[in-house]
Amino acid sequence: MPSLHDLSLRQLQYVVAVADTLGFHKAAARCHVSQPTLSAQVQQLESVLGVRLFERDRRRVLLTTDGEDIVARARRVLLEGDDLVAAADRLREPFTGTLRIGVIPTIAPYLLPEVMPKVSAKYPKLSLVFREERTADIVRDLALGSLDAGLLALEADIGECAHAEIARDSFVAALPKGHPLARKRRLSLSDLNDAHVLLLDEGHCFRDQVLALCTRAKVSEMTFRATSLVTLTQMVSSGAGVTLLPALAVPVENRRGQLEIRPFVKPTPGRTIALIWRPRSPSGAIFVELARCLRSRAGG
Amino acid sequence: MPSLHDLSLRQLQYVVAVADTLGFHKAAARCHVSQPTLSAQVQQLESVLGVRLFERDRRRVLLTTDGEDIVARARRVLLEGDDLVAAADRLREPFTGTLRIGVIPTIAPYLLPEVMPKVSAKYPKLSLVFREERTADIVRDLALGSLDAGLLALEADIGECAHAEIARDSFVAALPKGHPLARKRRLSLSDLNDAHVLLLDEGHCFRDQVLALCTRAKVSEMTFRATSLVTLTQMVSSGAGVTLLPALAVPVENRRGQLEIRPFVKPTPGRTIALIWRPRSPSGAIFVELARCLRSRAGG
DNA sequence: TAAAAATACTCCATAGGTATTTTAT
DNA sequence: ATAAAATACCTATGGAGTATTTTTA
Repeated sequence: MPSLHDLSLRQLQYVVAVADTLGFHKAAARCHVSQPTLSAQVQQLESVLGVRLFERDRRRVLLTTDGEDIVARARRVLLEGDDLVAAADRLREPFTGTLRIGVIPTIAPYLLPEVMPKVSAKYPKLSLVFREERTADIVRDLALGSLDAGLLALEADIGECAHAEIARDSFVAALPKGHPLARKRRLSLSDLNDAHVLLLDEGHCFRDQVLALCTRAKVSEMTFRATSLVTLTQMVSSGAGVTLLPALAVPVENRRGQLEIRPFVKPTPGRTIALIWRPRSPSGAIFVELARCLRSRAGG
Repeated sequence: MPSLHDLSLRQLQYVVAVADTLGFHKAAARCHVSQPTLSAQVQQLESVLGVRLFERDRRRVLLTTDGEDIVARARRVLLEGDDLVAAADRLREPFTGTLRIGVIPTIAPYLLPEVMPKVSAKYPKLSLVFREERTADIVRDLALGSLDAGLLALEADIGECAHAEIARDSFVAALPKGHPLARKRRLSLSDLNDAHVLLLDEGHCFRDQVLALCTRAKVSEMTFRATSLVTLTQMVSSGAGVTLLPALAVPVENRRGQLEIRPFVKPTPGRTIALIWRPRSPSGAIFVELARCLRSRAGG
């Protein structure tokens, strides 16, 4: 019967590396050790556990089903270990180091340029690396440990994460100049029932929100997929239809005044922008503080 | 900047042992190593992490606040590691070894004698160790890893656990012989409004359920606390009042027919008996199977 | 002075390296 | 023949031991 101190964290790293690369040489390179060293450790782990993790068949390595299970658990051990080390770093010197934050594309270009200078001025030794990703990828990468936090809309499915709300972001209607609906000061969602509502590309949570709001309208896919709000507003201004925009995006997207922007009557449709992170993330305290900064900037 | 392979699982075990025992000697004994060995490893870990985990003050050791955080994370790493090892054991020889299962006191004496022989006949190499505990303790010990599963009523707060339902267990009224309510074949909960409803001791989830059901009745604490359903039924049969019983307990508790048992009209109050375990427990597959056994026996 | 942790030192188990062999295409 | 993993063997780091010193109540 094997016991916990018959295995080492390094062995787990090696096994995970082999599972990732499906090759002992590549895995060894990734771990900065020689191939025999890594082979020996993997073999020893297999022998201690009494479970064959890899099929070393002709020319290629593949995971056994047992290996799938064990490797998944090894990842969890390593993730907790990384968290411990990161927590120690934070305790030693809080507000330093690098944090990787995923931001959805319908927030990133509008919120970050505004608040980033403020944050980096306040915490000069804290380096924030932002990556533009969609909600589903952010949630996945958070769980995998390849992201530290996410900046997104809470209305989507975020799994089990800690979060701090930053702002409520109302949706407004964006119409081409001279559109009949522009005569009204405020629109209701039902006003859109007769209009052509243009949608963002699939995978964006904002698209899903708009779809849910405009169940009765003639929503229409576009021939050229709108991969960003920039494309979307261009289509609108060229008269192809109308759309919704997050209020956050309006100052940027309508900076040349080419669109007619109309708010909605209450209850205003919108989204809740929040910072999320893994529960028990070593940087939880930083994120709470970071959210406070974002809130003070984005709230107004 | 420390990295993951600057620390070992053994160092984490040592640190946790010191945190548990608040003494290097006792910790060393628990880890089966000498005190200097353990001291050296703890020191090295502190130096690698750059964080002081313990205050070695006059005569006694105590955890720093930083230490609280790090030790909690160390426990998580070790728990995941234990799970990995246990998973390997299960993969090597499924349905062997020992599983520790917490059972609430209002289920244990009534369900276990019935089903245990069947289960151990079916899986002779699987040894089940049952521990009678209340719901809150079961949930806590599951998270700590000192229990593998729990057998309890789903109506209580079980945190985030995997579970498999076993049976619905209706509640019935238990009355003393000759009680006026015994004239009716079926009771409704409001019939109890005029009766003295006796309660189980605090901490039992069954007590909480009964309290929630009988908000309007004159529930009454007893001078002598009823720490079990045995005491409770004795009080009822001696005429001190009426009570509810889980149907599961009736064959045992009323085996001498000293009580009048009356069912309730629909919707019948009751509880859902289930087996719960940590998500990603290495023995999840066994528990699913075990629940199947219990279901087939308890369902009838 | 007594009890507990730290220090000093020695030892050996083993992770890691290089060189080589085996294996399968 | 070649590419990849396994084997053989050597080295050196460091985890563990015993003996001792330091510290403080």
